[in-house]
Amino acid sequence: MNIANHLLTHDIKPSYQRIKIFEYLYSEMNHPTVDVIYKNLVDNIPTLSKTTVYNTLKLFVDKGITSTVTIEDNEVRYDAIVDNHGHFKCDDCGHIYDIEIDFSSLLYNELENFKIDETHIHLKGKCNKCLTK
Amino acid sequence: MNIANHLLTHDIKPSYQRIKIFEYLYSEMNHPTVDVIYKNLVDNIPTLSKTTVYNTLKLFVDKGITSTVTIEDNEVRYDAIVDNHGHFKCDDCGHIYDIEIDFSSLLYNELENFKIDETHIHLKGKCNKCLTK
DNA sequence: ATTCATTTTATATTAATTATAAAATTGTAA
DNA sequence: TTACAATTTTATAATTAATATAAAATGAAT
Ligand SMILES: [Mn+2]
Ligand SMILES: [Mn+2]
Ligand SMILES: [Zn+2]
Ligand SMILES: [Zn+2]
Repeated sequence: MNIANHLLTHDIKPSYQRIKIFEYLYSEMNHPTVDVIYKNLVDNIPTLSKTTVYNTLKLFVDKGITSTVTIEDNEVRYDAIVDNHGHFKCDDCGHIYDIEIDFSSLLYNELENFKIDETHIHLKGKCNKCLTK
Repeated sequence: MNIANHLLTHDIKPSYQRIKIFEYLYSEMNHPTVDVIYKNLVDNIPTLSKTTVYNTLKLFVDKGITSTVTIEDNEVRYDAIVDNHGHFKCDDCGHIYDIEIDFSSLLYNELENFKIDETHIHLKGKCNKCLTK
């Protein structure tokens, strides 16, 4: 995956900061918050500003190469996967797992004549690793 | 529904403010934010403080008579319905519809040996009313 | 009426996000 | 190469939701 090209094909100029932010998202796949991204990159990019992280993620979302994940009230997370999928957050370790979901099995008879644009599913509980230790 | 009794049976002292806040939640069924609740009640309870609304809702959630609804990043909404159900938010009118969901039809083969405590589903799009006008 | 626990309120603080404008960078035309 | 314009990044300030704290009000029990 050539990140600069990926940005270019989505009408985003591949600046150094933008490449590094997307690279982090894409390689870690950890659904990070703005703060997590900033803290992980600022060591290698000492001049990095948190505003840039905010601006860049907003741009990524607008251009459709990043999605947001809202599970807890107080934090927005970001995801390099934009295809529709579900999430499971472990209350113990905090890890957020991607889960495949067969959205076609979900039928909402109350929503006839409604136009559904987005379907979000997230679960909470304890992951297998935390349960077995 | 006797609200004072409802609070009492859930170990909550039915103060005037608490009764009014729950009454609003229960009668409006509009998934309001703290701000919406405050603005609607402060006319009749001029001394009401927003801190009280926050404290009361936190208490309601802790005691299990209210649930939170997180659809947008930037606002927490509250719901007097605590049984598991889904939500549909209309992008046009902003109304949040309750929807029944057959959660049993959702199977997550990736989550074997995971303990699932909560399942949240919310949709976005346009409601029938907004589509036909 | 006095005491004590609880609840409400006013105020201050925290922390995430957005707004604004200056500085730095990049690309392009002369 | 230089000059210029557009874009991007940065520093700073402002906004806002939510929490923390402590004083005031309330209400029951003695
Ligand atoms: Mn994901
Ligand atoms: Mn609801
Ligand atoms: Zn875990
Ligand atoms: Zn609508």
